[in-house]
This record gives sequence, structure tokens and C-alpha cells, in this order.
Amino acid sequence: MASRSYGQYCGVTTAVELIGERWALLIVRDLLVGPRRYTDLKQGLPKIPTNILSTRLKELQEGGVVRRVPLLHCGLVYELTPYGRELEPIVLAMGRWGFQQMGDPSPDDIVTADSLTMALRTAFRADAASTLPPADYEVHVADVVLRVHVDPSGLKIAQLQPAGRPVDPRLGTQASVAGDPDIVFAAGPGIRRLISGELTPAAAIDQEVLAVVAGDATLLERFAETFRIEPGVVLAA
Amino acid sequence: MASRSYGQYCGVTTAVELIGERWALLIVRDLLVGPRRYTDLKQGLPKIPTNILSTRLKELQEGGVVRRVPLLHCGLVYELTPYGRELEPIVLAMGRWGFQQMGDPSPDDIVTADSLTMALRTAFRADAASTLPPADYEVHVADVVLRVHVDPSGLKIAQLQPAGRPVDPRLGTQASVAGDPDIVFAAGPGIRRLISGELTPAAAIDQEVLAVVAGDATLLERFAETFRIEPGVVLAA
DNA sequence: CCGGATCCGAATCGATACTG
DNA sequence: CAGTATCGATTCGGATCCGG
Repeated sequence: MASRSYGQYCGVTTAVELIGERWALLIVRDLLVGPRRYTDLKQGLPKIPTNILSTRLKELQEGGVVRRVPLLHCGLVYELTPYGRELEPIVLAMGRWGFQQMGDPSPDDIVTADSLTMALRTAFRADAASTLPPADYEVHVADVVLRVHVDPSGLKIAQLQPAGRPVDPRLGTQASVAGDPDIVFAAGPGIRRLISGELTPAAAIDQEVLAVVAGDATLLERFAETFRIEPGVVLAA
Repeated sequence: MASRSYGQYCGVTTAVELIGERWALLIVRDLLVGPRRYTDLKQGLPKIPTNILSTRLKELQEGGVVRRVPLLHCGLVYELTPYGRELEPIVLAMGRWGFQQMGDPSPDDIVTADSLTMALRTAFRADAASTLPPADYEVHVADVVLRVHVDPSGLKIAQLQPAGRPVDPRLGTQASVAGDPDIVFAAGPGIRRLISGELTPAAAIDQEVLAVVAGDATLLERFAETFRIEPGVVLAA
């Protein structure tokens, strides 16, 4: 059951046939954070019907984008193939592009750990980070807690349980979290307006879209310099 | 009738809601070549049902990706907004990504002028062109005839009618075509294997995937250096 | 011809229930 | 945990039709 063909012999068409079906690119987005079990994907995409999830995973495997990896005595995970991982700059660019058109959230829109992780990756400015001192942020948005480490060499994000423990390290990509963060802050979806530059950190605190829980509040300035999406700049570096 | 929401507050999700529906990105691909009338789009996407085309155009307008421009006494065209044009590097990158997975064409796969134009853009290597002398190619693939001008400043592609006349210049993006091309050659879909580096020009002629109609056959080497998609290199420059 | 709108059967999607 | 099975709701595809 090949996916319905567009009837053209063209690279864009082929790409859309591979990853253009509903939900497919969101599965790829989550897998770009790290390998995930079926159940992880289902939780990260709460509105996906389970039959669609399994159908997409099969199609993505057929397309060479995803593979299924058994874990010794521990179930199995899905992960991107090297070919699938080449989608990273594309997904990041799409995130930046879509970010510009985001309005305010619908009442039932949610923020997941993987989507926020990728959002920070899309907003990360390596050039800014390379000229700034290192920093460790603990970011709370809705129920998601992220430990964000920035230094001149790049960006590392670990997902913490709301309780405070890191997720299963077997699932990879999480750097071990050492020591305390330099700042802990909590935000709502309005954090978008900080990243777009629409709000300064001070204004964000004023308008209660953001609150510093602990640590050095002045680091918010550095955060806002490090993570920003400016209109018209879509290309990954 | 907002498009079905994925229920997440995330840039990638927003992007997919804007351009992820069936056919949408192919419409964008064709509009990246230049403004197009409804009928042009229908011809460039022969398998699209007309109700889907009009629905997508409405959705893309609502999303701020496309706008409808009346032409004085001459009907109307659809064109990308500046925001829509920001998709260019993304579509080019997707073209490169999909190119790697393209097999041989199905018997009923076609090549359109716009898809071939974009394919050459995806394959164009500005770095190679900047060190090579200028060249003018006339490329025939199936029924499509393209006039391809390369010089160190970049790439210009004009679509010719099979008869040899340029298309309506009102529709823009076509440079005026001056003088004769340096080489005229005809190829089938197997030109893909030249661009992938799988075949040298000499081998391509040997295997009859390509034939020189007129001009300097040695220019095929330059063509093959200028247009190439190598595995793993997806990012636009 | 251009720019669609309408109708209808086929395929896909979404929601829920259920299973090894 | 990792999926199938089922079934109504939507969307898609193909064809036809219509006003300018």
C-alpha cells in the first residue's frame, strides 16, 4: 500500500510522499530529540489515534526514515536512521517559519517536553552563545521541566520529570545533569513573546508571563539573547 | 473551518497546519518559480482535483502564504507573500532530501516545467558556478524545455515552449533569453543519475539517458559539476 | 478559455474499544 | 507495552457543470 502518489518525478514530491502525511513530521520532530518508545510517542502526541501512529511508523520505516530497535530486555524504541536525521535542519527551519505565525494558544493547546525541546533548538543562536559566558537554566513551562545548558560549544537540553529526576538515560540524548542551575524560572505559553523579542524579560515578568523561582534573575537577559527567532530568518546555520 | 488542529502550541506544528495538507507544498513549489494563474497551477499539477486546488489556495491565503493578485485586463495570478517566499530554502532542502530516495519513475510519473526548474535549483552549486566560466544550456526533458544560464553571480532559468518561444513574460521570473545556447541536450528521467553523480556525462550518453542535440558536448562536464546533489548534504547555502 | 463550484463514491482519519 | 479492530466522521479524488 504505497502512499497515494502525486504522479510527478521530483525530489520535493518524493519528500512529501515520505513525510507529508498527517502526523508524520511531528513524529520525526519528537524522534529528533532522541529514540522513543511507542508509548512515549503516544504521550508526546496526545491527540494522535493509535492506529495512525502505528501506520505512520510502518510507513516511515518503509521509507528509510525510522527504524525499530529492540532494547535488551526492555522493550523497543523507534529511532531515526541517518537519512531521517538529515531532516533536522528542515524541521528546525520549519519550526522557525511556523513560529512567526503562531498566535496565542487555543485553550486546549498543550506544550510537550519534546516540542519545547525542539522549540528551544529552533530558537538557539549559536553565534550569540559563542560570545556569552556559559549558563545553566531550569525552565518550567506548563508541566514540562527542562534543564538547558548553554556554552560556547553549543546547546544541551535534558528533560526532567516535574518531580525533578531526569528521564530514563537509556533513551539517550540527555546529558547527565550536574549541580544546580544558575536560574530557575517558570513561564506560560507567553514565553513565545520573549523569544520573538516582543517582550523584554522585565516586561515579561511585569505581565506575569514569566516568573523567576530561584537564582540570578539577570540571567534572563542572557537567555533572551541566546534564544530568539527573528522574522525572515529561517535558515539553519 | 480552521484546519484540523494537532493540539500543540509549537512552531513545527503551526507550520504543518499551514502547509502540511495534501498538495499544499507542491503549490508552493510551483509558486516559488513565479506567479501562476489558477489554470497554470492546474496544468502543473495534473493530478490535483480542482476543488482541492481552490480549497488549498484559500487556506494558503488565510495563512498569509499566498495572495491573489488581479492583473489589469488579464485575469489574475496567485503569488507567494514575502512570508511564503521564506519557504524557499525549506522547499529546496526538502527537494535535496527527497532526491536521494528517488528511485526510477513510475510509468505514469511526469516531469513538469516547474518541478524541473525547482529540481535544478535544488541541485545548483553556487560554489562550483563561482569558479567556472559562464554557460548557457538548453535542456529538454520529456516535453519540458528549459533555458539555463549559469554564471558566477548565480543561476537563471527560463521556461520555453517546446516550440521555442518563452512563456508569457508577464508571469515573471523568466530572464529574457538572448542569443543561442552553448549546448542543447535532451534527457529522460535518467538525468537524475547524472545529478547524483552515479553516471558521468560520457556514461550517460553511452546508456542513452542523454543525447547532445547541438553545441559543445564537453560542456556536459561543466553541467554535471554545476548541478549535483550529494548524499547527506541537505542544507541550502 | 478562465476560475472556479457542486456532487458523489472511495479512501483516510479520529475515537474508542479491545488484545497478546 | 505495543499495538489491532471497528466504525462513524471527514477529506480526497474524479467528473461534471456553470458564469463570465
